[in-house]
Amino acid sequence: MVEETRAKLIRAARTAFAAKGYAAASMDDLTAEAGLTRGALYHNFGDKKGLLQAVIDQIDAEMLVRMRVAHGQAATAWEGFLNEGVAYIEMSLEPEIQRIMLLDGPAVLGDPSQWPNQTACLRTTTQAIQRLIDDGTVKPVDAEAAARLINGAALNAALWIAAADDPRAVLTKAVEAFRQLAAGLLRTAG
Amino acid sequence: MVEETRAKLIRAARTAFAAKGYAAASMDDLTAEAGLTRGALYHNFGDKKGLLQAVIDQIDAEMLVRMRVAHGQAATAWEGFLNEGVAYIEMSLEPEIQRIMLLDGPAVLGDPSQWPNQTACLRTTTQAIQRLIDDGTVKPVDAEAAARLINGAALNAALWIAAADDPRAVLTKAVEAFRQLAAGLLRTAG
DNA sequence: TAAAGTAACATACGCGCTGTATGCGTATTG
DNA sequence: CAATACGCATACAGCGCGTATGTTACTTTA
Repeated sequence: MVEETRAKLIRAARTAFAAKGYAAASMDDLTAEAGLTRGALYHNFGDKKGLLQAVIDQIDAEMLVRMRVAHGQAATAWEGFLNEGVAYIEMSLEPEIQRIMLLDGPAVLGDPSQWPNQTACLRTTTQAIQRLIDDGTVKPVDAEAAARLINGAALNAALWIAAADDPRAVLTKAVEAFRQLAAGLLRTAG
Repeated sequence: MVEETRAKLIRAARTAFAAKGYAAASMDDLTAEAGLTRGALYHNFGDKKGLLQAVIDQIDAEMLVRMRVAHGQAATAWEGFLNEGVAYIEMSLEPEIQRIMLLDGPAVLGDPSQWPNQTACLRTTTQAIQRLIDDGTVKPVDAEAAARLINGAALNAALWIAAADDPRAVLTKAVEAFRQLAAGLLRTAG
């Protein structure tokens, strides 16, 4: 089964990339861990970057699901939007997401906005903001611009938290600052 | 002169890293371009990462100067703070800064907040926010947290702009959104 | 000032990793 | 049943990093 082979390689790549980083991860070790050789890898993914792309697509899809869940648990649309951001920050605490999605991914594949999958979670945020603009909750700004800034703020917060000595304490401060900052988008003064 | 040798290597590295990216830049080519060999490089910088660190320190210092200038040209402290952010966005449009400082740097050396130089421009932003809190302009949030979020927002805006088809137009939208977002920190409703 | 030591760089070597070309078994199709 | 395509393993070539080993020139010290 070809799908099973791909799945095994992606799984091994996720752990290897997360543990050692993309550059230091050897494809020989990778494939051996999955019970295969580099032949299977180049046949299915073209090259090392192709494998990274596949890993990123998978993680991105998982992140999207979790953001939707966080959004759905809120009472108002605005709170749902904030929840998405907080969820993003919390997800980025995981070493796997941080290393692959935030550090190696952009360095190897270039700016995430150019990725084929177009980072689904960014699209979700853009749509959420657009709806908030339409119903009058948020000032009439450019939705995509706002989404990217919010996204970048959350991303940097995550990197900061993960590198901190006391991640939980820093997380609290970051989330508070995030809510304050996001309030700048509100039509009614925060 | 040892300082001259270091300067030549750093200069060659800046152009090579900016053009090809850190991973694809060959040290043999690098040093040859500077009229030297890898021997000089390993003697002065230890390894390839050491050279990247030196390049980053130099660029970081240059960015700090330009942010101070932008800050100084504003009438109020709050406008000076905004100017810093806008200056950061505009600087990040330069391919050299983008590739080295925003993409390869974090991937190779880890989160910027852990760097020896501690990214001087981040410290500057933190101090600016703290002053604005002290004089009552900004809500009493954690200054470092706010600085990191602002920084991340500006960073992502820059990546977005640089990848856009019409960078100037997108820059306008990003700066506008940035001002709106930053207004969330203001004590008086924007 | 002559010998000894050291700093600054060049040269040479080994090793690991990527990418490609080739080989082998199996399934599919006419 | 022959032929072809697919999936993967094996073999090969080349490049780039890091280190160990020279080589030269400048200090230091007696």
